[in-house]
Amino acid sequence: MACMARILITSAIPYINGIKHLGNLVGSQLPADLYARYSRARGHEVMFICATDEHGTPAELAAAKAGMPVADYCAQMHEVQKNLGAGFRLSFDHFGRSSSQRNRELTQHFAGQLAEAGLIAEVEERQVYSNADGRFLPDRYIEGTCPNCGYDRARGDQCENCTKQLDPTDLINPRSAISGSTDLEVRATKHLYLRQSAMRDQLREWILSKTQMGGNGQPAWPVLTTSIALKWLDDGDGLQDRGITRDLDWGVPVKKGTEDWPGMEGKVFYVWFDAPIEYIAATAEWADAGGRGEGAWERWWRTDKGAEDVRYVQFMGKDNVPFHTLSFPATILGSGEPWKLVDYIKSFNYLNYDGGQFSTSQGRGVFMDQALSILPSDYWRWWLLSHAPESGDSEFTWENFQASVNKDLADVLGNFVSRITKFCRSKFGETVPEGGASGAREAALAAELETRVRAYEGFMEAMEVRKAAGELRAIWVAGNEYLQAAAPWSVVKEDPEAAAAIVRLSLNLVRLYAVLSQPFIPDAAAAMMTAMDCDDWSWPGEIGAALQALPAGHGFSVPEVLFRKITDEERADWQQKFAGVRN
RNA sequence: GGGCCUGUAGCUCAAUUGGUCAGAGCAGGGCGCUCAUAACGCCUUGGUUGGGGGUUCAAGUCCCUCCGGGCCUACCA
Repeated sequence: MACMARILITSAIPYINGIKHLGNLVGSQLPADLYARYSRARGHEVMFICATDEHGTPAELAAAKAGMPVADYCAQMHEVQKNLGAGFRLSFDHFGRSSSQRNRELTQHFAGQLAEAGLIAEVEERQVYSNADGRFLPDRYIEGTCPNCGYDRARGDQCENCTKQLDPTDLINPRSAISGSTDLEVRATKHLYLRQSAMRDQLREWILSKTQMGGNGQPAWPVLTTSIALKWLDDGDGLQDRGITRDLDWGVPVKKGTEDWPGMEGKVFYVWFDAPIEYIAATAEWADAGGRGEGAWERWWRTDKGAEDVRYVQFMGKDNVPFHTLSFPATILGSGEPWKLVDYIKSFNYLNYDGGQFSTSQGRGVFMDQALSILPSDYWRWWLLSHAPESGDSEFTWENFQASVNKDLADVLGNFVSRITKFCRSKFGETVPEGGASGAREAALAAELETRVRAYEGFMEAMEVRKAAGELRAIWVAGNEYLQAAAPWSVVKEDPEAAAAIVRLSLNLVRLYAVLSQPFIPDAAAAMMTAMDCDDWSWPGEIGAALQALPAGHGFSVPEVLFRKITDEERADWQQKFAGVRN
């Protein structure tokens, strides 16, 4: 490979509370996997990290609802999410847990460093405590009547009816959203704040430097990423300090490095402080799992220990952008230690479901487990990636899904493999035929593929997901165009050797398609490669050469149908099944 | 309220710094082919780029305004 690089890839870590829907998947883990697979295919050294985000109030409540200790609940849900990730062929090098010992130590370490740098403030504040629930309540877990509009189910942070922002103490007849109890009181409590306002100029300068293409060809960040970051930096009074501790039982205990933090006993760090640190911790967990030692993970994260040449790319939905552009960088930079800072943030808009939003609470839309129960992962991967919400929110409809998948996967790609392998079997047997020579038509095909494959590479490297999918599809189409024009079924009647040359090239196309398609549809790619009785996954250099990998005499087999079509009946059935409430 | 994004053929989306940019895929129509998952290929019908105004030799592309959709607004994560 011309320039072998080391690429660190992280996907926003999914919250432990329940199974994620396709909108969550397409916004972070799936495109991250695409990029990881492509980068590996190009010969780069890749570290692809994800994890479950396990702390916070919702996890505690979900565990309580399930009647389980929160640690057990998280352990169980982690396994569920891990298995679903595997089901979608997400190729994580490690899928960690933010509740790991590694993350606990690192989070406490960062807090200690930040405190030493004078970037932590201790703030005495007053929060609502529910005696019945035995806990402090986050603002949004307090309900009451809105003093502005009279809506009786306003939340303590904002009234959903009139959108007025509220303070919990503004509510009339406040009650716990958890238990309904009105036995609430305001208690004084002390919390730590990350003084990110002190780093505002430094952060702004950094963000602004990413709004334009950098030196060494680094692309500018998506507008979505930088606009959200700048908004938070400059909106109103500017970047606000953020509380990074909570009065909860479940989480990373507040410590200053390895020392106790006087006055902070019984408190834990806020999930959004420890969650991004888990990217680092999960890499350490990976090293631990393989008995690799400290240096193995530090060379990805410590610029003083080998990470200076690492390219770090993050993937996330737009709701996660503030934490990745501001809070986490403030943590990294503020530590005063040589940790690796992100180089590129790829953010996504939302995927909507059939005219509305996917909704976890309402069970609206398709969830990861349900998706896999009705179709193999490649179908979903292809549709989701080829319709990734890059320029704006996009929409999933069953009609579009059926049409796209049937056309692209079954007709264009699957049928190509089917027609050429079956034709060869009937005329030449299940062996790459010999004889004949390639001519102008073959040269033209190679030239077109040369152009398209290079374009595909460019889109993949730029993480232009939709465009990459479009180019890949065009590469598949080129095979059908070639076959149609070459018409070996006619040629074979007068000139079997000429037909043999056409077939030989076409069978090589199947192998080439396997290599090129693998990042999008890994299972089908593997099936194609297996059918060609080959294991040469090397990325194509000069296309003419790549189309000679399978020599005359090489055995192959006709594969099962790669993609069956989705019927109208199935579509209608699923449409109805997933419209309503889950379960 | 404020901010950001978005509105391009029936559908999903493209169009470097304003200058053949009005395009692609799907759907629709016609023709061809028969190796193949009734698949494939070729040709083709669709748009005064949400409405209106402005700047410019030239505007989906910049400005203003109106209408529509979405998101964010810091204690859900």
